[in-house]
Amino acid sequence: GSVSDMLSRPKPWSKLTQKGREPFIRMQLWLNGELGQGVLPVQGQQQGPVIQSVMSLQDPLLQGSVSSESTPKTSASCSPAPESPMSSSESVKSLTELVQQPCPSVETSKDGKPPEPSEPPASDSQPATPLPLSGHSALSIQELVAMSPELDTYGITKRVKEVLTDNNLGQRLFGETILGLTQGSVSDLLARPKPWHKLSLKGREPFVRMQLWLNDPNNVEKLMDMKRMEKKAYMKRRHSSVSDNQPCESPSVGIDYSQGASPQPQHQLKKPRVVLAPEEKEALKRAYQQKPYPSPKTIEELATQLNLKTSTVINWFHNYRSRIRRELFIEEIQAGSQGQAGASDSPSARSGRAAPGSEGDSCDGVEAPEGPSAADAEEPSGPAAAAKSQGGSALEERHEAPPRPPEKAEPPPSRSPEPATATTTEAQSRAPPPEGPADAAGPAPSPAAAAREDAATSAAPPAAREGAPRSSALPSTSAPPPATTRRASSLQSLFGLPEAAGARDSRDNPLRKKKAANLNSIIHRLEKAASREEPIEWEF
DNA sequence: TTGCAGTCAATATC
DNA sequence: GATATTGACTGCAA
Repeated sequence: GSVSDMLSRPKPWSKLTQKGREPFIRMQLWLNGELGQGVLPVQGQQQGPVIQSVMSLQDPLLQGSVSSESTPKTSASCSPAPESPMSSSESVKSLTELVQQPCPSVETSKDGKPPEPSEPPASDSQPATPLPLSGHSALSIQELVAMSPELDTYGITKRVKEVLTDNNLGQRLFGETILGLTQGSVSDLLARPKPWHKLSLKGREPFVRMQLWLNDPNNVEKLMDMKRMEKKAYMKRRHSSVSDNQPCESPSVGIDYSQGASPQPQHQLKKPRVVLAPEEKEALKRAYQQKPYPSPKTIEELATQLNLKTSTVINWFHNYRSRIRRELFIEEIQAGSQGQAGASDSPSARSGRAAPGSEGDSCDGVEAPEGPSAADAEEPSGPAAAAKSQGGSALEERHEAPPRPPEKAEPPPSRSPEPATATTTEAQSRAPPPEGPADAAGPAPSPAAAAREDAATSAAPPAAREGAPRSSALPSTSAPPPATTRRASSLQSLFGLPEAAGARDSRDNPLRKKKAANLNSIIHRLEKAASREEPIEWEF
């Protein structure tokens, strides 16, 4: 019974007592294999104490209070001895300590402190694989992630970027050696970190690695060494290849031939990368704004009209949705950090939102009367039409429409009140106000949101934002307002509030569009969740 | 099945 | 050459 209850209604970590945390630690360890082999140290067994110690060690809430000094690694943790030597308990413990170390300021890392010995660069010779975290096995990183307290992902990436640029270290090198990721992933990660609480265990790994790296006093030197070694290797290769005159490199990447029928050598198997034309993207975006979750039928239609594979359209929607979500995270973070000084991870904190699973919709609350369903009805024509209508020209512009009067329900979605200019999609044109679904992507809100966001990104001084209702300034992120309030605030932040209206310039701001679309998506899900149509009610 | 998270890797851009 | 963008893929969960 307890298990059932725990599995179905887990309490947030912060609400758990030491005792209450124990089962979760056990589960985590079990998941990590630490307690596998049926040796769950349930009572009495040796590992019992381990759990206790682990728990006492890692209290996310205490994080800030840890004394900033102790050298990053405990003797145990730095000992190069990988797995074997350390008992699982020790390893968990030391790793936990490791991550918990407040990260030393950037400078610290640069000027080698009383570094701890071990780990001559020699050991890192293998690029392709991430550094073994100062002596810890790969498994350890997982433990560490599991045990890690909440980390300030935004802060971490910020510091990493600083260190990398200050030391002229590339993302590729850093990614391959430290994170085990490719350059593109690193770039993405550094530019758009998700808040800790939105990350899966897997997703947290890179951040833990970054944190550990930041904590390593020799981090820069090690990377520099790697860099040197790579260079050397490269030169060597270069030499040899020159002599062989072998074009070992550049495997004649997919130029045109690829899709040709003639199966040439092997690499041509590579599919050429699909590159969507701007008009196609526009059309897809427009379609997305009307329906973030198009039905298969719609997808089909879009695909035919745009002359794309359905899988491409599907992928595009998936990618677009998730990327928009990410942008919102960032905004939240930025807004949050601006609004309140230190509170590093604050954003996450707030996420106490009920359904953790509900995931991203970072901005809760929205909701609009009719949602997608209705949209569905008309959708076919909409996007498609738009698509063909081509360049979308006007269509997009409509966003600039002055934000619709702050009306109660369904502010966001409604894009209806298109400015005259906007070529209305038939959907909207015919859609009477209430009908709104169609316009799920209300132009009104978007502009405002965009404005807000622009301001945010532009690093406007907190003060600036102050003017607006605090809620908008600090979206859900900041404080832990009551659910309803949060909803309201995020809503406001999304819509930006009347004031913003005039602000936006007419050029169609993609962010604005994204936002509007995102709102649709949120609405869609909320409705889905509610399973029934409940128009208003979530006042803002 | 569908949607999402996390990545890769080809390209585009700086 | 480094970094940013983005279509596609994999694995997982509901």
